[in-house]
Amino acid sequence: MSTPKPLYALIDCNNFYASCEKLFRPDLDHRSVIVLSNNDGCVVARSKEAKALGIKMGEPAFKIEHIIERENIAVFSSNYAFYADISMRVMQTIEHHWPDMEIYSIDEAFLDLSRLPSTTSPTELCHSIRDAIYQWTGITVSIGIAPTKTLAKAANYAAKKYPATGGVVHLETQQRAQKLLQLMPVGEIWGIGPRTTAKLINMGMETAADLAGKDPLSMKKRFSVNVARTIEELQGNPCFHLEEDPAPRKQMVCSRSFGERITQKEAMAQAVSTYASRVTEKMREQNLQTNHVTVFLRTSPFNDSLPYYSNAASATIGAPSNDTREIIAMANQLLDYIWKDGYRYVKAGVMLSELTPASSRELGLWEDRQEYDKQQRLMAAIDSINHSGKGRVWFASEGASRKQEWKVKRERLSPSYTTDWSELPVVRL
DNA sequence: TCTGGGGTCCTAGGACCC
DNA sequence: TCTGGGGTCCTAGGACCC
Repeated sequence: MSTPKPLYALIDCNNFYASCEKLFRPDLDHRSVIVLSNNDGCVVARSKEAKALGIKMGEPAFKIEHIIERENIAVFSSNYAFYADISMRVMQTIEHHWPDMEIYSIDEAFLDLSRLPSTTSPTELCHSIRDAIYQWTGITVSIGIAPTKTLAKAANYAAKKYPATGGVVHLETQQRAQKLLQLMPVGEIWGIGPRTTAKLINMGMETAADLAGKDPLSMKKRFSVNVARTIEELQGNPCFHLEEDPAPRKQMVCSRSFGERITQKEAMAQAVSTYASRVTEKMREQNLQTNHVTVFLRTSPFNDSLPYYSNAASATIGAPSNDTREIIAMANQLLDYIWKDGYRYVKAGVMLSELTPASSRELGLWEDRQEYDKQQRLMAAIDSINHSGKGRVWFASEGASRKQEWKVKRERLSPSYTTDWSELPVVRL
């Protein structure tokens, strides 16, 4: 039996967060919508109307206040729980149509279409997936189809950019791929970031086709193995394959910028304790345990008039743990090492690494089985209370009141339409 | 005044060893 | 006078992704 010809599709939700915000707001149909990052800091999503106004991705909100005002733009704080729920519905719809699938991000999925019967047209299949997603979730997607993931990404770029394609582009022949790459700026290629783009342009490569024409080996020497692989992929030779079972996490982080600057160690200790508690909870959800804890903090890199300070400290536990109490205690010890008075801190975080499955836990020589079981039951009890929706328990070191100055600012949050019974949209007849 | 959060992989350089 | 070379492990920093 011959090996099937490689064929990938990339499905990408259009303006995902902004589209979610429009779902239950028909009044926003043709209005510009933008979604802001935590603390209502920068723009992380724009509706097509907002893009047309020239608002850039990542732009700080305070710099475009005048445009928001003048153009009557609808502004939202990020509502990640809501977006994650809509994402799940989109992914389920895709899987229903084609199970060889890799969820690549909250709004993207790759399909491996190499097993598609030759009697079925990839373009037709993708159009039916696209229609179903729109009908079942209200989200519009674009789909690119090609022999490699990088080319599928490029095809997706075309599907988004040229409405006449109907949202689906199949790079069926090398000639068609070549034609698109000639129209595509080199910086639009998946895997080519701003740094590499600047260097390539310096060397005279403006379009994706310019890069695709290079010899992968000599470019590997000058750049890196990743650039070489990207060139191979642009030439139609697959280097990246479908990853259906995501590899287990190697590290997990919880970090935040503060709603207001922190200058007191007590407030920082509360923030760090809270992040330690969150990330440990997240780790337990995936049935993992950690053996290495890192705490970091920093002042603002944007303020020239104040001194910059950034530091991190980490330590190995010795016996892998998923006990919030241990992680909080350790994080606070680490904070002692790096805390300095006299700075205005904007951000801190706690990172857990050397993650291993909690089930593989073997007790050390000095550990007590009963004590360990007790600890596991306590953590399970805390998690079940916090997941019950009936309330929340937390540790005293996270701060007694739920209103602290360092808490994230989310002043323009939309309702949790699909994830909270009390905020379900109501239809009045 | 106001600039996100959470990841992965690669590379270069230092320490250490034989 | 004259100071190898290769392997491994670790870490910090760079670059990229969404």
